[in-house]
Amino acid sequence: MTTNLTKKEQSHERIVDVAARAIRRAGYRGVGVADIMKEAGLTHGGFYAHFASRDALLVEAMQQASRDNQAALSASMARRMSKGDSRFSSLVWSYLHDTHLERAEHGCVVAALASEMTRQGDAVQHEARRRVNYLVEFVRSALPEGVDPEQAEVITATMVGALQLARTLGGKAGRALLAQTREALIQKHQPVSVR
Amino acid sequence: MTTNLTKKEQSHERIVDVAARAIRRAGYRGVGVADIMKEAGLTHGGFYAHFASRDALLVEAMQQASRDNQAALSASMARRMSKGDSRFSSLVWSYLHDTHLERAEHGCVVAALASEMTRQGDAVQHEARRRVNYLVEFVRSALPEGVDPEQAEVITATMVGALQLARTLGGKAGRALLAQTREALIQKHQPVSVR
DNA sequence: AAGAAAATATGATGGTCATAATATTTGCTC
DNA sequence: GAGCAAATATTATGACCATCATATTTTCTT
Repeated sequence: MTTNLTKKEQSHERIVDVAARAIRRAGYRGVGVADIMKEAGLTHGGFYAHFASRDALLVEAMQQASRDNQAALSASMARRMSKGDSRFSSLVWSYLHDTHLERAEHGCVVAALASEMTRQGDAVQHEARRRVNYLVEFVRSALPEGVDPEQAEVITATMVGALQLARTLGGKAGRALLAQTREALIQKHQPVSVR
Repeated sequence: MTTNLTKKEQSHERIVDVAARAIRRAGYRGVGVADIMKEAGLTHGGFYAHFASRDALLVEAMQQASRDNQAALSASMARRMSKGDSRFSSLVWSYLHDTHLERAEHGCVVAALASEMTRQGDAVQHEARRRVNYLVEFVRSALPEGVDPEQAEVITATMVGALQLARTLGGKAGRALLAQTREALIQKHQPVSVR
């Protein structure tokens, strides 16, 4: 009974990692089991040695995507805060950054899949709810002092919606919508000073 | 050369109408050609007498969905305005209404499909951009006097995002998010009075 | 290095899908 | 009401999909 899971766990992680990127790039239904396994360097048959079903993989993939994006977001925010920006404006700039438009593969899993979430099976929907709540709580934790904590839901909705619309519009129009949203959010939720 | 298109046009309209509801209920990929034809009372083979491709139907379905929802939205707003509500608060209440949560089939096509739009073929993506722009312009036309017209993009993003998140959360949490968003939007964009 | 056990590959099954060719029915014109 | 054209139905095709049973390879233990 040594640590015998090593090999399999490595494959497992690799599959989940590939899937976490794939669903954000192509949607829940955009890639099949075979595609994901191939991208992980395996063949499709072995899949069910790792997961009970495709949906089970999707659940793990969402968690991984969330962790992945959270890490990038936190790192980007830390960089901005070290330059003197407030926590809130760092969040807004990091989330609504131009680079977040193209690289959906590494971006927010909620923004990447929001309109499809209600159409998934029970397990996936349950995890989706957790991802939304998690994002809202993260936003809440970054609110400036004096801002009603209940605003977190609204601000999250604004950021998610803006990213989606900007991606759909694309190009200059998309970037303009993003910039407009950044400005509105940061300007509105300032501590108490004048503008 | 009488009006000879009658029969075929009727079928065409019926198919588009069914599709306009189907894509909002099940997503772009959620229903096949055969399902749509069956729901329209036809068989799947005849489809290509009406449309050059599945994507061609999707484009028409989005336009129809937009018209359909626009009519419902305008009617709901008119009802509220006749009771003395402002145009803007009527829009917010109509769009972010609890009934809009469940009845996605008759709701906003942008909210129903936002995260899938970037993954479609060229023709569908082009129409999607038009649908987003149309919605933004509609919101802009309902802004209170004195509000910067550039806020239309941000408000649209907030409404679309809130509807999606509320649908994902579902139940009480979803309705709470919706209510919170209504309040924030209406309170923020008031003419000039005190807050 | 042999053998057991774990991990992965091969190949098959039953289902669904968009598209298309061809057949049948329906409705219109004379 | 006969014949024609438009509309719709039937059936086929080839591609893809999740899932699974079984075979092969790899890894670890001794």
